[in-house]
Amino acid sequence: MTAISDVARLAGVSKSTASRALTGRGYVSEETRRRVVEAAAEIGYIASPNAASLVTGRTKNVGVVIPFVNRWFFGEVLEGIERTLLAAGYDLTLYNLALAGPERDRVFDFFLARKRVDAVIAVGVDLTEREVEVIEGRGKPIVALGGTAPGAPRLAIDDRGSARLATEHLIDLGHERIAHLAGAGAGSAARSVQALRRAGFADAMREAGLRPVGEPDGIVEAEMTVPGGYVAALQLLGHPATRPSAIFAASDEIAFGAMRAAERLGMSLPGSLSIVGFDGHEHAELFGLTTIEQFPRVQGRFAVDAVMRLLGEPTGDADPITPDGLPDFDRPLDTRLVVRSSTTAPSARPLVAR
Amino acid sequence: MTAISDVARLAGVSKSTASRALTGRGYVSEETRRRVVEAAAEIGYIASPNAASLVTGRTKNVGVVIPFVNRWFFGEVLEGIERTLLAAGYDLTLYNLALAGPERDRVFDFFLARKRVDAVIAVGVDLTEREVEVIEGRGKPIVALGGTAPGAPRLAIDDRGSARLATEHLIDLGHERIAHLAGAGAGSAARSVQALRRAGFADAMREAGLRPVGEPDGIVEAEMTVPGGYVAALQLLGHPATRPSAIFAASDEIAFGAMRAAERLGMSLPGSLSIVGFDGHEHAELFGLTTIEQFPRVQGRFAVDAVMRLLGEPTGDADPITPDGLPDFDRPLDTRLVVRSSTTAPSARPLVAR
DNA sequence: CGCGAGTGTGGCACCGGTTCCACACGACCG
DNA sequence: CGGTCGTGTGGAACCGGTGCCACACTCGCG
Repeated sequence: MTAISDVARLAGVSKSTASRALTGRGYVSEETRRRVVEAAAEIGYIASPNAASLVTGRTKNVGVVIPFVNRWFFGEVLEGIERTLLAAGYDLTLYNLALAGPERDRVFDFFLARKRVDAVIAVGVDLTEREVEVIEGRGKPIVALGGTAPGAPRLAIDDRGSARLATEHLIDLGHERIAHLAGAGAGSAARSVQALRRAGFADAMREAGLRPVGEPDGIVEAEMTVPGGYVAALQLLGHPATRPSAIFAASDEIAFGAMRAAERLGMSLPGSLSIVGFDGHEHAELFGLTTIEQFPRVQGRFAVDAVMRLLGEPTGDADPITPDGLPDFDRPLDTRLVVRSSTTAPSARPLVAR
Repeated sequence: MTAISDVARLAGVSKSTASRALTGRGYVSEETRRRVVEAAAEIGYIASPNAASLVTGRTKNVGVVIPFVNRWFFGEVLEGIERTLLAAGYDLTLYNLALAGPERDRVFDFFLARKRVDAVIAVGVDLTEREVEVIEGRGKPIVALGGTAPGAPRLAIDDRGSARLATEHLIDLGHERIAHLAGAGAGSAARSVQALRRAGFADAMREAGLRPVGEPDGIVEAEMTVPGGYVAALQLLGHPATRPSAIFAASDEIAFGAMRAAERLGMSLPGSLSIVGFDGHEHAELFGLTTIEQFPRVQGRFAVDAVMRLLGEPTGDADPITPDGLPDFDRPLDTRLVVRSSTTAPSARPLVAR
């Protein structure tokens, strides 16, 4: 194992000078720097991050807390975060967080509490006050992307407004019998993504003076997966007499499952059922799904940018989002309604006379 | 920041005794251990992994190199790896590896070369000899899961045999006009997953005395995604006169895309086209897809078990795979053919007279 | 009773860097 | 011409643990 002292000896300088030459901090003559760098290259010297972290207290490592890896939105966010961190010379330590339980506590009380990460990015998870406190109490910035984190900076789309937009799209097409396939699970927090989308749906319906159709409030809960959407849609569409003419699904995956269920029930799409999703899934175009696009990969990049600024790290290329160089945590991230063939005006003859 | 010396002082012992008490190495009286542990709890002491790593040379951290996060197989593997590592008290540092290029070199020459991980798990990536050398030369074990890594231990299913099995299933049903939607990209390595599945297809066809149908060798390359399968299948099925009666797809995602393409072309499934996939995707059941199941989550666990053994870490619960306690790298991992509704006997009247 | 083995504890060097401080030297300035 | 400042360098402490070694004590055994 070659150490910096070996480099120093070979270059004929002291340890301190070698360190200065390699890190670029402090005064070193150009000539000396060159000699040190050459010596380092010659013996294949690679600095020990542990030793450096021990004294500087910085690890160049960011912890990412994420509940799923294998759902489209989360996978995209993760890839976006990873690429951006890597480009900044940071490592990414992954914590695939269960929703609750001892494993979750262990992540916060043990893994994240140690001096192994400089900051934490929490993706789509509702953190408790205690959890935020544990991290911030140790001087580590924490950025929430989606989900909630009491007291911590939060980056998010306007879930409520976007859900409203999706619902209004259906209303504008002339639909009056509209149901919502809402995301289940972890939706207890009032400000959770699921709750906000539900609220946006209700907003639009109320304003249009429409009564949601089906279950209480026209809402059926679905796990946010394709099979979850399938199961929920079977339930929602089970009785032809009470069928909605349109569905707003809380995620594209739910929407795909609902499309499948409708096919299975022999319904023609979009003739007898319009569906709008949420996410901008990579398969949405292929299946002609109208959806609210968000851009998870970009969101991941933004989250990293925010963390870098909080760490006082010069990010260079990224354009500052606000004049003071800090990201604007109040302005929601971009979303966009993309209309495709899964939504259309309701068929002329209503299924049920009114 | 509380250090172990604070704990020692509070407990009235020396640093060394405190260290022994907390790590469980060496002699400490039960009474002393109790006092130290209490003192540590009282002041909220958490050991610095950096300091420990510096002297022990072990980081309790494993690097995972993976080309995609957002494809089902890889996402599952990653979740399996993560859970198992976490249970073992290890961190997981994620390197989302491009197929080639300067970024990739940087991962190996900088990130993985430093003393920050104890071992590397390479998932579904074909490593060069140099890359393996860089890691192993620094004394870090490397385990390949799928993909290839010259000279390194490898854990994999029998891709060739499984592909053959899938193809034979179609042949047994009576199909004679069979095509293969092969995985494209990174398939250059002769032992790559894509090449092996292709070979298995060819094996079965040859043995049955059948000529593949369509493009050269009855093979059309597809990106291993749903849209990739869609595009490739459109091409393959474009001309009714030369259509196969069955398709073996190199992944379930390709198969889903192909199913979509067939629908789009107005073909009835499985009446006019049988499709068998590969992976055991979580949506396979919903879409009635016959497939070769593999168990990526379990594979991830096995890869971690293997790494733990190579690190001499007592894994405890996991049953030893071979008597000598080392995993059996020669025995392929489990796969299983699951027959669903996407495959059936060819329709009585062949589309084309022969 | 003497000796060796087993147990329990403290002192200290060390892992590999960074950084503070002292010091040397030349230039510039009043 | 003496003092100050900017630049360049080396020495040494320090980050927070681990582990080797020395030492003390107890116990069993010949």
